[in-house]
Amino acid sequence: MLKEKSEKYSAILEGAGAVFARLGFHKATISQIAQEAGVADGTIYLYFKNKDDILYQYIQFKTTAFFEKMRSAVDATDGAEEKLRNLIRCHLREFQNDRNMAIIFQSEVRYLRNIALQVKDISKWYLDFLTEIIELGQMEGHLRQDLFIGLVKRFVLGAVEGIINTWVAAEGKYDLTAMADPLVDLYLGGIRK
Amino acid sequence: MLKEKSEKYSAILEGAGAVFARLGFHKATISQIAQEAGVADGTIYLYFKNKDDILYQYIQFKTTAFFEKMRSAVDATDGAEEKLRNLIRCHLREFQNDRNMAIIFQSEVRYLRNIALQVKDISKWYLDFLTEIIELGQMEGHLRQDLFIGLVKRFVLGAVEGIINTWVAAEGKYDLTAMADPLVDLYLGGIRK
DNA sequence: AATGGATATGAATATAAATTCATTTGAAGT
DNA sequence: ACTTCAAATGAATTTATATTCATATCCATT
Repeated sequence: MLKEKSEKYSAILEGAGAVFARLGFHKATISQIAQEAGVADGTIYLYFKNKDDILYQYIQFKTTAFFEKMRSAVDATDGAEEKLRNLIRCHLREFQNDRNMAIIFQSEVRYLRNIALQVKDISKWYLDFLTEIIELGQMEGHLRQDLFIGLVKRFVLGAVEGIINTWVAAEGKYDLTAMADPLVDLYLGGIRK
Repeated sequence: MLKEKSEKYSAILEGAGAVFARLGFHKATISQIAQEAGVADGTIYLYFKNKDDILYQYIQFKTTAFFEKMRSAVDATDGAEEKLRNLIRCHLREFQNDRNMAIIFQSEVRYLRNIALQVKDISKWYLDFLTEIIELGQMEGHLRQDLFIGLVKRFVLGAVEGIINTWVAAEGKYDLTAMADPLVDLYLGGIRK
């Protein structure tokens, strides 16, 4: 297995990202990925164990970068409400900036978890951020004390993912980040008059 | 193609449901489905055009039944708040009662839409229910007038789906329907004190 | 410019699994 | 009991594509 930082390694990863996003992991072929990356079929096997491994590395790589950004966004401000706002803004911005990643995260992570249990789990990390923020908000006295936190976390993450799915299905025709503030507003205040 | 209401047709559909849920559509084989359904491999092709068609029919069938139940649940009561509550309760109950369907809906619908555009679209129908309910609530004066309805719909559906995904991942170890009322409470009142 | 080792190639191979079809079974009608 | 035909079977065929590997290319070192 050749060194991970080479130009070809990255070219294959990004090429794979494009093909997986377009056709889905299972319909994507090695030849298509090779072509997209500008290398020969065999070259891929110098850098990756097999097709599953390409998806695995892709997700590991993207997840790591994503979470560094999320961590900064949350740490960049004080107060639960502003932290939550930054978290959602960052999430939407990053997915908007890498639509292939958005598509792959939303559709292939489940399959991957069947083949590699130790895959970096985006939801687990994410839910931990949310726990941290919600508990902070309760300590500050700005959030309700009677929240069932396990449910609130899923409620928040599920809604963001729903928004992203819609944006992906609409082929990215509108500005996803503009949804951040109205969405946080719904989390906080609900829909009742 | 033999008639749809026969015993074998249903046996194959339910068998396929079990195998698709366990292994995912792409890893499932015709032989496994045949075995699960108690028929020979070739028999499947008397009732279905091909493997894609099995998934297609499965989703059409389940979606139709699901929406009849949803329609009744919404019509069974007056007032936006109670309608919304019934909708969510019904959704969670139906998915809890058919876990294979829950898994398949949450993971294979996207693939299917690539191969058959006219697949009954669960989210489209669902979002129409929600529009109906939200507009009613606004007319009654019980819901905020300044809601961006397109966003609210995704917010509601995304959160329910998130809750269901978690329940599926937890292997159905707890009672999903118990989430309905706390969840609706979050939709209505939000998390702010 | 000759050598050697690292890297890349893509045609050939292996494999898995979807689909077909010649054959068999079972049941209804005579 | 015989005939017919729809329904069912599962082994054989076909197809697709992931993976391998013998060969070629590149490039640093002398």
